[in-house]
Amino acid sequence: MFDLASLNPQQRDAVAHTEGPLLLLAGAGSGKTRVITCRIVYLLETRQIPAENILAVTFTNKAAREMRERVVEMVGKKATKGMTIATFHSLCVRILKSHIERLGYKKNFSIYSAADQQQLVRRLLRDEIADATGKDAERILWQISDAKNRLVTPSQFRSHSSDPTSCMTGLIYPRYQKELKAYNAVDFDDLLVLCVQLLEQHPDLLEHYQQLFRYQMVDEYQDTNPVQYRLLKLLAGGHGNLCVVGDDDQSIYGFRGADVETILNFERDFSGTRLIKLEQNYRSTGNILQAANAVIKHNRKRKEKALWTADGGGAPIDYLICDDDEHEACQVIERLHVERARHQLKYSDFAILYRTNSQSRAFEEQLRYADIPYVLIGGQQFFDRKEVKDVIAYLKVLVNPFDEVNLLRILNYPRRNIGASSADKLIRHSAEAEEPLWLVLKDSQQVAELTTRTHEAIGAFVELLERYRKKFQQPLRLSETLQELLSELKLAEEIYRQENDPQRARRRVENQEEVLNAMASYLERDPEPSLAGFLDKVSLLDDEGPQRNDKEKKLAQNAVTMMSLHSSKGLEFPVVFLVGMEEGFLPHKKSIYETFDIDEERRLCYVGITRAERQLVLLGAQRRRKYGKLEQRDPSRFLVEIPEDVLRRSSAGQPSASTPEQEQQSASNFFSGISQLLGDD
DNA sequence: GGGTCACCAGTTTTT
DNA sequence: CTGGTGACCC
Repeated sequence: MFDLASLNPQQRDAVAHTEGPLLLLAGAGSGKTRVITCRIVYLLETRQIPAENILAVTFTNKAAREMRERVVEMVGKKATKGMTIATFHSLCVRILKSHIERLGYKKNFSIYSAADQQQLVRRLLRDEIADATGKDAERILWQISDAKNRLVTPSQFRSHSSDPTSCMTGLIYPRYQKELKAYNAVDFDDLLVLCVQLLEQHPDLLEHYQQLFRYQMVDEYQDTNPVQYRLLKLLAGGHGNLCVVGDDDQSIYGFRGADVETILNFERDFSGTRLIKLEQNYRSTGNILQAANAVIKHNRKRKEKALWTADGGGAPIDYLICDDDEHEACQVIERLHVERARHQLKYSDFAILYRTNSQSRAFEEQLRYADIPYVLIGGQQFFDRKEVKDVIAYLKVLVNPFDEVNLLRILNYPRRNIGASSADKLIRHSAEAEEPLWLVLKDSQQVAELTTRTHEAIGAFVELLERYRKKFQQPLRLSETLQELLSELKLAEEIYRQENDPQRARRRVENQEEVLNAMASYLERDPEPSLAGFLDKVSLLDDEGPQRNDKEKKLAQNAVTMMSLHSSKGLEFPVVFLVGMEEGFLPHKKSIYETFDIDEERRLCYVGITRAERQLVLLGAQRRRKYGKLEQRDPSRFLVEIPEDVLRRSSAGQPSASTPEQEQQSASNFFSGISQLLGDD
């Protein structure tokens, strides 16, 4: 239950508009999530819509989880039963699980991770060019992904003749797709592409889902790319009960195929659209909003919006000009101490935001030196670690033995005397006989040129896999079976043997054990657990973020957050340090010289500014160590777009440049910084 | 198969 | 300056 009167007039309109297309332009901090959840509750309770007819799509698992939790909080768990709140990808997995056979795949298809994809493209590429590097494979994969996001099929792909990479892509893309299908595997982008194909080729299914999802909502609509758009258009066809929520000013994923035009054209695409703007901000101070509005106003292609707040102006925005990168990091630490003491804040009230992940290093060093706990978002993902991939590879093969990339990965890991040359012979035979590798292994006698010893090794390997495939059929014993598998494989021993640093070896073994924990918690959550189901969850990266065990979680509860501007979207912090406010970083130099898309950089800046609730501190260095040598840097062009009267400049490193007033300010900062260091908290 | 050395590149990346 | 990769050699 909820009270409509607790919403502002625009929010109320949005909640009550349930029939026909609705474009909800929700500025940063305008209570968007609240509106979506209230709208769902309104549909359920006031309009008496059955839960299973409601679909809410988000981009991240986290957003989906939070939305579900909030709805459950309001109406109880029972009332939400059957409702679909999912990411694009998990929605598509669900649809494909039921109907992918119509596209010629089998039900137990594998979802290829980035690493799996890379492996495959490398192999295909090496057949073409002997000296191709991993970087080439990466670029090709990028173009394939880009093509899929734009719904360009392998046969439609035409290379721009000038670019050698795209020539290669033209060659590799069709083969890549063919191999995937032979392996009964799909990649991330395929989840969406195949779903679109499925619905376009099978009107009965399309009609079924249109009827099922009679009320649809999409969050972060400004980030939809062409495939996602097509999918929505299909699903909403007929009834047109599609409510999209987004902010064109926060469209920052252009490089992944998202196009601002999509949200700007919504009204044209869906006739009879009702447009509602949410402009009242409940997050930031007036000064922060003034700065944000002033910056974003410089973008031409946008829907006019101006954030406002009923609260006061708050503290001015600080701009600290630093000498170099190290100085910038020290300034952040110093300021952090001051603010924490002055306003009794926790470390978790602070965030350090930057344009590129490599910028985090200087801050990490200083934070560690100052003994301040921090969490770094992004960077190497848990499921990308080699030892984790090895375990997952076994599980993937157990579910889908035609998954050749992973089959090859585990064929001789741990070592079992099936070396590279034997693998080569097997692959060649498989290609010539046009028989999947797995079947060749099962009947390896047909490969004449292998030694008896190799035949025996292969036989044992096949036996092992078949034995565990049976064992894993028992859903309630998944964890025990995995435990058994790990100890039979002696993977821990293998790691200790390979790794000469015992501490690192221990960490890697622990990481493997984390897979066990992940499986145990999956078992608890899923009412109908299966090995395949576990892998789906894992593939869709449904982990809890960077900290995975209780110890790490507890630590994170009081830690400074460090992350890229991209990852910060949707979050908020009392104090935000937006660092590297320089030409070359923000806007990034690639956008200045290559893509010329300064607008997207400005939106990125806007996202950063609007993360701050009470205090925003901008920093920039005059010189920066880059590739070894010191480089002169200019302040970001976005700084001059911020009105002078909300900005307090101070050149922390050069007292001569500051006014007496600012001198006093930085002196007092310094002083409280010192007393803080002496430990008066 | 593993270890060393030289070379290269160095934006963002919800799944 | 770094980290990561690939080539080459033992």
